[in-house]
This record gives sequence, C-alpha cells and structure tokens, in this order.
Amino acid sequence: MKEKISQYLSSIVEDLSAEEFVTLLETPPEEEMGDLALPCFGLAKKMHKNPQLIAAEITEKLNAQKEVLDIEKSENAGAYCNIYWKREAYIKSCLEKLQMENLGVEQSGIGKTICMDYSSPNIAKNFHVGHLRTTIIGNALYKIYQKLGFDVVRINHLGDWGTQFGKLIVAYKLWSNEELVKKKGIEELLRIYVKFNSEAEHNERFITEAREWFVKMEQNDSEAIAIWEWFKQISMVEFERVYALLGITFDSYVGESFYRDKVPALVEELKKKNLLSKSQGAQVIDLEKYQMPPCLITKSDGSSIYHSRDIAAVLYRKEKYGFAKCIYVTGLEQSLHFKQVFKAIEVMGYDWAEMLVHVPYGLVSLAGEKLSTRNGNIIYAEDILKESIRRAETAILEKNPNLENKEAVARMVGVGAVIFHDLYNQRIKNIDFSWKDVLNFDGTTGPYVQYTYARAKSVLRKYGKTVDFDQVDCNALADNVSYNLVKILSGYEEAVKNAAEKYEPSVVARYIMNLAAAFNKFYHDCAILKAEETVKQARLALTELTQRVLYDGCRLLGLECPEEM
RNA sequence: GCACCCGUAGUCUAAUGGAUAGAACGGAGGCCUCCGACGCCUUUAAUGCAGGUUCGAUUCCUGUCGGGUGCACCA
Repeated sequence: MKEKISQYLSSIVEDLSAEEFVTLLETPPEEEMGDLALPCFGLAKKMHKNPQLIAAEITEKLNAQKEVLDIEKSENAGAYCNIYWKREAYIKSCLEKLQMENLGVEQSGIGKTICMDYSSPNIAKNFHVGHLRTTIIGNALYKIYQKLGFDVVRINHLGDWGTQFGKLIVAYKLWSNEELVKKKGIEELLRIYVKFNSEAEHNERFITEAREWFVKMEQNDSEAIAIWEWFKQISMVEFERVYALLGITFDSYVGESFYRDKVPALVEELKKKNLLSKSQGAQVIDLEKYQMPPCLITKSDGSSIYHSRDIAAVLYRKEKYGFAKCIYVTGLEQSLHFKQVFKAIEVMGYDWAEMLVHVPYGLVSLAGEKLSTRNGNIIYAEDILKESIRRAETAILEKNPNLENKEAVARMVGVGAVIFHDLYNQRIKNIDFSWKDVLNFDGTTGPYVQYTYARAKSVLRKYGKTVDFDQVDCNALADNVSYNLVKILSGYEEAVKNAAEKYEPSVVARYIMNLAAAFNKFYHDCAILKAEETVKQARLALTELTQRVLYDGCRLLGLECPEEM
C-alpha cells in the first residue's frame, strides 16, 4: 500500500522516484496523526516553494485520489502531509500477510552462508556471566539470520590453546595431582591457575617454564598433550551443562587448537607475499601504515599466538564454508584485535576481508569492579540460571500452585528472564551485574512476554476451535486499540530485518515487548470471547496471529514460551 | 601519550536528521461479581558542557568534561 502511494507521489512530483518516496515516508509520532507522513522540507528546496504550501497541495491531490490509493483521507499539518489508511483495507492486507509462510518474512538470505563465531569460552576456566553475553547474543543473531533464510554455521571457537595451558601444566605439576583434579574438576584447575598467577608475580621463572610447556604442546609432546586433553574434557562437561540449560547447541566445536598446525602454512604464505618482518625476535605484519600496532604472527620462541590462529581460522572457514559473511561476537575490548586480523586478511590480498564483521558488546562488571577470577569477583552463569529458575518456581507456587510440569515451566521462565535481560538493551552498553535486575519478572522482562503469550493461549484454549480466518470482518478491528495491535503485528518483518542489518537482537526484543504491551491493552479493553459473534471471530483471529508472532519472536531470542505459567 | 566505546528522568534505558524526547523500575494514586492482576489506567521527572553544519540535531562534525576499555610475545 505504501508502494502505491509512493508511485503516485512520484507521478505528481517531478524530481523524485517512487523508491525515494518509500524511504521518505515515515510513521508519525502520534497515533492521531495518521498512519503515514510525508515531510515536505526536502521537497521545498527542489521545488523552490514553501514546504507548508507543498504539503497542502500534495494533501489536496491525495484526497482527490482517495479511492484509488486505498486511503481514508489525507491531512495537512504544517510541512507534513499525513495519510490515513482505509482501516478495513489495511487490516485485511496485514492479516493476509501474517498468514503467509514464515509469517510473511521474506527469506532474502537463501543460498548464502554466514559463519558465526560466538560463546568460545576458555578451557579450564568457569563459564561466567561475561560468557553468557556472547552466547546469548550470538544465539539470537543465529536464529535471526536463519529466519531470513541464511545458512548459518554456529562455531564455538573454544579457547583451548595458548600459553595459559603451559601455565596450567606447570601449576598442576607443582601443586596438584590426578586424584585432586578427578575429585574436584574445574574447581581444582581454577584453584591452581589462580595460585600460579599470584606466584608468578614474584617469580619470573614460572612464566618461562609455562612458555616452554606451551612450546612442547605445539611440538606435540605426548605428556603435554595428554594433560591438555584431559583438562579440556573436564571443562567441556561444565560448558555443556550451561548450554543445556540455555537450550543452545553448535555446529562446530573446532577451537583454537585445531589451527595449530595451520600456522606454519600461514607463515609461508605471508613470507611469499612479503608481508612478514622480524621484530625483537618475533615475526609480525607491520600495520603502521594503518595506524595500528603490528600484528604478531609468531612469538620469539616460535610458537603461535591468537592473532595467527585467528587468521588461520578465517582462511580455513572461507575455504570450507564459502561464507558470505563471518561474524565474531566478542567483547568490545577485543576491537583492536579484530581490526588487526581483518586488516591482515586485507593486505594479504583477499577481497573478502569486507565480509568479516566484529560484533562487540559492552563489558560486564560486578559491583562496579572488573570481573576477575583471581580475586573472586565473579559470578558463574550456571548459578545465575539456577537462581533465576528457583525464583520462577517460587512465583509459580505463589500464583499458580496447580500448574502441571512446574519444573519445566520454571526453567523456561527463569532462563527466559536471564536471556531477555541480556538482549533488551543495545549490546554495546556496559552492564553492571545485579541480581535484582536479572531476577526481576515485572515490566520489560521475559516473563512479561511469556505471560502475555500464555494469556493469549488461554483464550484460544477456551474457545476450543480452530480460528477461521475466512470469517473475519476487518471492520470489527477498526477501533483504535485493535488497529494499533494490527499495525504493530505488521511490523514484524521490518523488526527482524532491522535487527539483522544492525547485528542487534535488542531490536527484536523491543519489538516483542511492544507487541506484548499492545496485546495486553487489547485484552484489557476488548472482550474477546464475550463479544458478539462477528466481532468475536475477528478478535480471535487477531489473538491467534499475535500469539504466533510472540512465539516466533521469542524463539528468535532463544526464549521458550510455556502454554501456561 | 595515542586509539576505541559510552554520556538522555532518582535508576536502567528508546528514538532511519523531523512534529509535543518514548518506555520500564522506583515514588504517589486507582482498577479483580468482568476471557489469567507476572496485567491495565492516572501521575511524577531527562538529552554533561561549548561551538559548528542544517529549514530542523538526542542523532552528524569540532572542542571540552566525565565514565569505561585497549595499545606485540595472555586470549
């Protein structure tokens, strides 16, 4: 319908195409101002006329074409030209679109592959509140791209290689043993890692030894590798528990260690392309031209480093998956690292360097302090999720004690609260972790959305029959409250596209929130089952579609929706 | 020192360069004989500062102040 208007506008205004009008037309800030607005400031320049005059003229012309354009009326307000749809026609087209495949969302990504690198926790460390962000944001983006038809490869690029494991081996040999690690698992690994770091502060020798052990690992020393593999297994068990709670899976767990034997080839390639220079014993790519510190490829002891492993990884991925885009979801503090890696790919002559995207998120702090394993300023992901589930259980016992599958519902609601809390604001914002905020179930929260869904489902259950869309009289939804709900529903596709374009799941989270709020108002103001038959059918149809979009949108974020709660 | 990110009600935050800056939490008050009150309604309060570009700036540019982060052998 908007296209039709744009077509017409371009026919009466010389210098502007229909496409330009589509981008020019905006949604008015207030409901009373109509459904579509054309600001005429820009036209004033081209036409050398007063913008208010132009708006008045266009308004008049639109009004003369009301029938053809499916509009109720057009009104002039200052330099704006406000357009009101014929509600019945508009509602009809919205409802039809939402009944289409994929809720009317165009699958523009079909045939294209996106690699997504997210979560990627470090082996031998606990999965904490910081890892939760990359995991949740990454998962939401994965679902969003998948919805748009992209073929998405979910890669958990495990932090399972590097000097830190040398440290761990040294620490293990000095202060631990097989029995202790078997008994206490990751807790013990963490204990000796912390001890190593504090001891190393006064003793340089420890660091040297750790580097030596890492060199041994890179040379496939059997003892070093055996210990490393054992530690890795212990960690994976813990990570999987968290992923299971979140309901998140990956397509590949190929971590950093996988690329250790691919760095020599990278070094050769760089040498051939004359990009490698020696600096203080290390081999680097000089990036001074680009106002960046050099990109380290091998350390002075010859071992690889995360820059080189990341470069090797992206070359491998391009070869294996032929991605149209490779997305990295990590903390903002790694911005420089990815700038260097992407630039390295570019100077190596790969034109697909522009397909690499860093999607950063803000830092998580605790009580205003940086998270730190060493001094215990840390909260574990599993504890947060479990506490939230407990909190949901308490709420259920209080509000709906007869509910069946309490445990399953408590998990959906508790986990949903944590996920939604992480996705509702722009990812770039820093978060100071607060139990109170995470465990809040009122207002703009996951449980609010889930509750709304359960409410809609409850109405449909009471009705008992399948909603018949052919019976719908769109005039019955022309009141302001219902109409507003229809308008929001029709914005689903745009929200999903927008989120994908900006790598920003919060766009979907906010959309879902708006939708839930609009439905709650509708539910409050418009009796559904008690309305007279024609109106009832129309309202049921609206309830059905709302419920579908809520469900689908929640799925995109990683939230599950219980039928009852 | 250099670079990057962020400054909006008491708090946490939204706003493709557009109309009266929109929510939530908190505070004050109201709505369950009525489809689920984890809901709805009313009320309270904000763009760090100074310039610039523009018909129009929360948004873009410059400077400044405040907070966060990063600057090669950790990831």
